[in-house]
Amino acid sequence: MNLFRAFQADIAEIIADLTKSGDLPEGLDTANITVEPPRDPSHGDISTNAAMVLAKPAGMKPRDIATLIAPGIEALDGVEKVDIAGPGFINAGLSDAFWHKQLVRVLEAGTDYGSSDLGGQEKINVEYVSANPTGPLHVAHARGAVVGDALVNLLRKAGFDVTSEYYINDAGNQVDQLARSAHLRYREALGESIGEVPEGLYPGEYMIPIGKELAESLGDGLKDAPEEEWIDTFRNVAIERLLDQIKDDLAALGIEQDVFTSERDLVAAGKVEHVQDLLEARGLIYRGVLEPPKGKAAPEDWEPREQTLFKATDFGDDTDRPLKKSDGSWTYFSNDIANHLDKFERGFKTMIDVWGADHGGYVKRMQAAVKAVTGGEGALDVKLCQIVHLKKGGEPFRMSKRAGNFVTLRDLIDELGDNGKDIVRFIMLTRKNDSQMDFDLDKALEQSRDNPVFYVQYAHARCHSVLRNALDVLKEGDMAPEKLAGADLEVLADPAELEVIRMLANWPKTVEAAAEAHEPHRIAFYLNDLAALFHGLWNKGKDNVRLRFIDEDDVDATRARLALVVGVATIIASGLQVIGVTPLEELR
RNA sequence: GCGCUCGUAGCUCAGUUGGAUAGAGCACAGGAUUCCUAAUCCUGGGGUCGCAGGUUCAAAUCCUGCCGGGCGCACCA
Repeated sequence: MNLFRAFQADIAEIIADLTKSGDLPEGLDTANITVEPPRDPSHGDISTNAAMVLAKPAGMKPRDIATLIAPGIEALDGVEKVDIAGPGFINAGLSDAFWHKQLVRVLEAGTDYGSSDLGGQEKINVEYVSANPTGPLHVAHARGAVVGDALVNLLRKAGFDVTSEYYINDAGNQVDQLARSAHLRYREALGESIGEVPEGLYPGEYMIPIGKELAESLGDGLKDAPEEEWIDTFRNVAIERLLDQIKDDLAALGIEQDVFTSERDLVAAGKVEHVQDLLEARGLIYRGVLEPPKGKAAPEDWEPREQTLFKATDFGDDTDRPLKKSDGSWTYFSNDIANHLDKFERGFKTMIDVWGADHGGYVKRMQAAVKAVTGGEGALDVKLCQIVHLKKGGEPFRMSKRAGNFVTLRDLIDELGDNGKDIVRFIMLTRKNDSQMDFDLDKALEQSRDNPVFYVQYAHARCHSVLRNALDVLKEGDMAPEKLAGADLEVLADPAELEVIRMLANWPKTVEAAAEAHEPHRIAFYLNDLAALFHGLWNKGKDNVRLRFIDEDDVDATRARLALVVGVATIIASGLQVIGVTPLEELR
């Protein structure tokens, strides 16, 4: 339980009592009351806006309400002093003992500390990556992959029942071009000289082994055969191989998604007709002609055309959207509606998609479609990931190992060495998903304050270094968290020590807030802050011997401080776990 | 032209869903190591939160209108 929520519940009770006694009017809405750690530590440990929120509906002055509430707060367990400040904030200072108890909870719970039942095991579907199976993953996919995967971990920690999903775009023109590319490489494998790969086909070298495999397994009989005789086979094989490769690349990032949904299968199963029926039944489909987009770049070949349209404007979109192409086949949009309807019918009311920012224009229509097709019961949140500019030593980083002139995800990880996966994962979360990011390969490898991956890992390693050194004073068994939880923590009275504990106690709140906002980057920022506090405390031991973690002459004090060190290591490890980064115990 | 998104210290970015005197890092100027990893830390200057209105006890945060950057704008995926 997030301790701020606990106080919030206490305060709600105090207000209920005041209502009962007639000091406050009935029917006050307490929903907007918040309990937070104040920004300014001189304002105490926790702060509530209750008096100000209630002032208007109660028809009373904030300070008068605060005066009524304050005694109740003062009587709460752990509260040492209460004062009313500013426009009506009620600030409470908590006792050292209260914070010591929080540290004990960390030690008892281990990395489960911060796990929450906020989600009540509600089912959530998170779809991410979903790259076309027409080539290896590249850097642009990496950010979405990390954001999505961290979000999955985060939501699970916050008590949601999460399914991670990949939507395979294996229908449509692009995979036909893929099949043709495979056929070209097949002919090449049979000794034919293919020359330049024609425009529109996939020129990448990764198609060569697929061509070879097809030549070996099928012989040369399909060399000059008409397309309809081979295209299905070639498409299937190529997709399967490339999908395997994509899964391998994702595995290299530590990602293994639960469900892979095939667009082709959805179509074959009639799910798109199902969408059509639903929309038809609700009167949301009509035949009509769309206006050309206004402004400068009206398409050259634009002509008024009657098509099958979905009334997206009824659900907040700017214009109605086509469901069928002029040849009568479904649009990508229709298929994707089927994808989301299918998720809904599998029990997911909350769906999250992680997309590249270049798909930003599709958010409204997809959300409109989800609303329409689920009768308003389903909700789609879309996280857009802005582009990543790869740099090396400040210069743009290009790598054209393969034809295609893009840096693959694999290249990126390899370039960063043994910890490539961890580095990529952490760096990708050092910006909000929707702001652009520079990723400098040199900086990411630097061992300095500049590099947040290192900085946080170093704090964790430092904790373990202290524990190793403490072996001179304590036996290893005595340093187990459950043993340290029993230590007398009263010596932890320095403001710097208490500040670290407060930060640890903030972890559950951080997890819940990040999960509610669907913002995994907050975890990375929290870790950076915690690491900074710990490094600070460590250095204070230089000036002030009493703050040093290990004191050969005072075993009890050492135990108390090691409790704090283990607490820090535990929370850092817990946070890194959410991000999907392996905590290191030694850097060297 | 329309929509989405962003605009916060010289630079790169946070900002607890509307809270108190807006915070970090880098850079800049000083300082800390007989002692648990100085791979770190401490101190200091630095701001019209793009601009102008509005909403209210309270706005960087919400609303409106401008300005500027990015992305996208019938049947491609």
